[in-house]
Amino acid sequence: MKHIAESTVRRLSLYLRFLEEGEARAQDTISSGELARLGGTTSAQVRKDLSFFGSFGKRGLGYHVKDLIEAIREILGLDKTWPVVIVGAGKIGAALAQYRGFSSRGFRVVGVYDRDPARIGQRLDGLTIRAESELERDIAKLKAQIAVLCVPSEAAQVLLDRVTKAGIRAVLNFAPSPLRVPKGVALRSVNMATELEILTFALTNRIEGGPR
Amino acid sequence: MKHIAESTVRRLSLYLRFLEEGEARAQDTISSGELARLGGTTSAQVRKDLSFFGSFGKRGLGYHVKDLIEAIREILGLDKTWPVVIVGAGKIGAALAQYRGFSSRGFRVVGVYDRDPARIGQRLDGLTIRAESELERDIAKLKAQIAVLCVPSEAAQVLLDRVTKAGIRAVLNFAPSPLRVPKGVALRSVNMATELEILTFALTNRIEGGPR
DNA sequence: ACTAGCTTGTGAAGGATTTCACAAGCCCCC
DNA sequence: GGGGGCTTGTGAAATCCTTCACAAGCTAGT
Ligand SMILES: NC(=O)c1ccc[n+]([C@@H]2O[C@H](COP(=O)([O-])OP(=O)(O)OC[C@H]3O[C@@H](n4cnc5c(N)ncnc54)[C@H](O)[C@@H]3O)[C@@H](O)[C@H]2O)c1
Ligand SMILES: NC(=O)c1ccc[n+]([C@@H]2O[C@H](COP(=O)([O-])OP(=O)(O)OC[C@H]3O[C@@H](n4cnc5c(N)ncnc54)[C@H](O)[C@@H]3O)[C@@H](O)[C@H]2O)c1
Repeated sequence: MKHIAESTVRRLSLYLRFLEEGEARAQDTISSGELARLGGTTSAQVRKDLSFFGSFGKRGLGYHVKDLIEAIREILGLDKTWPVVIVGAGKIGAALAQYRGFSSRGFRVVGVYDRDPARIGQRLDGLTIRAESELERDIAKLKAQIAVLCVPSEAAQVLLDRVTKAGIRAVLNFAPSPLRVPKGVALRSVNMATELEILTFALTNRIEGGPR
Repeated sequence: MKHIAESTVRRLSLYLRFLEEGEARAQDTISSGELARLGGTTSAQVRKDLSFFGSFGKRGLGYHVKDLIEAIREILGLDKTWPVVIVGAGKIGAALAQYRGFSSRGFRVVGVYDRDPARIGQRLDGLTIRAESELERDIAKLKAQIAVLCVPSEAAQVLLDRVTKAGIRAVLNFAPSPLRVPKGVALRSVNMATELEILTFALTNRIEGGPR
């Protein structure tokens, strides 16, 4: 397959959300124009995004909502359930562990880990926080391929190395430090300070030529 | 000024972090090559990014760390303190309100708001959770221009409309729903499910031609 | 003061992504 | 069964972003 741009994947995820809302409203078909309007893009963009993966619509009609949902789920790999481990049960780790937006989307948090003896054993929704020393064994046992890192910056690289050695193949990182991943492991980092700084940049440099 | 790509702003934020680390290690100068290595990009990219805003280096030497820190801070608008209000004191709102990565970077959380009477009055670090009915008055009084939305999807658009009417000019949104902003207001949304889905896409479609 | 050795700043080239624009296909109605 | 009205899928064009490559400038050492 040709290389797919990240922006395309991001938009597919967005389309999927709109389609699911449409399905909930018993909507039968949807046009690229409507998806575009919802997603703040253009109909040509929507069609191009989909065209990388096949041809899912009917000319004159649009896309069948249920079919397109199924197609995008399969493209994104959401046609299965992904076990996820969360490393670090601090403020953000705990919030994510209890976040229902994950479970409703094919992700199942199967383990939450911390080093702090005071936290180990505490319950978070249906999960008990476990000792980080159990990480390797659990990852193997649960066949988890995705880890979410919510530990302090200093610990992030070490934990990343450990979980990838144990079999993790994709990492979502919240620590604001750059990480190195072994080849074959996917990594994404969410840096909230950077997000705010993109906003202050916009506020600061908007003197002329109004923003988007 | 010419239009600046978001990717450039994002990298500037990253360079700033490395520069600050360099400063902490008493490093005097740094070359575009070193910044590039740290940031996982190329030296030409670093120089191009900076060149949009001026010329900050010395040929043969590199960049003076302290000077470049100051320059990038000014470019990003970090040479002042930004009062920020957090709307929604649930799991993620509370985590962000207590996040030290913001305060250390020129952002000061000046108010946390919720609708739930059980939460109003509770303390979060040094802050008391306030009633959302106080939002408009406080935004005006505190001259806050940035709001972080941590409320359920259904409430997000309503709250966004309210805070922008009250004077907010930039919004960081964590609800996974598309929002409309009035012209002149900057919006960024962080969608954690999408981040995970970009990872599952990578895991699913990596059969041939290894990832990144 | 001159040279060797780096490193910057930047046009130009190259590559990637988005937008344009239109032929082709499908539905529905007459 | 044919025509009007939409909408898709997609090459080609346009735009945006990154990489190349090199002249110019600075430092340090002699
Ligand atoms: N709180 C936020 O809103 C927020 C926002 C963005 C990013 N972050 C980042 O997320 C990370 C966590 O932040 P937080 O606010 O939740 O901090 P926190 O201190 O509340 O939580 C960190 C947790 O990690 C645990 N930990 C430390 N070392 C560990 C190890 N080796 N193995 C397992 N667990 C370990 C600690 O015991 C603690 O429970 C930090 O890197 C922070 O910069 C936090
Ligand atoms: N928890 C997470 O890790 C996480 C991750 C990503 C995104 N999100 C999103 O962030 C938002 C909040 O999630 P959460 O997990 O913190 O939920 P939560 O239920 O813990 O918190 C939501 C809070 O918003 C408050 N609220 C509701 N309506 C309000 C209003 N009109 N004015 C002021 N406050 C109001 C509620 O009282 C509650 O305290 C949701 O949109 C969620 O999808 C959460």
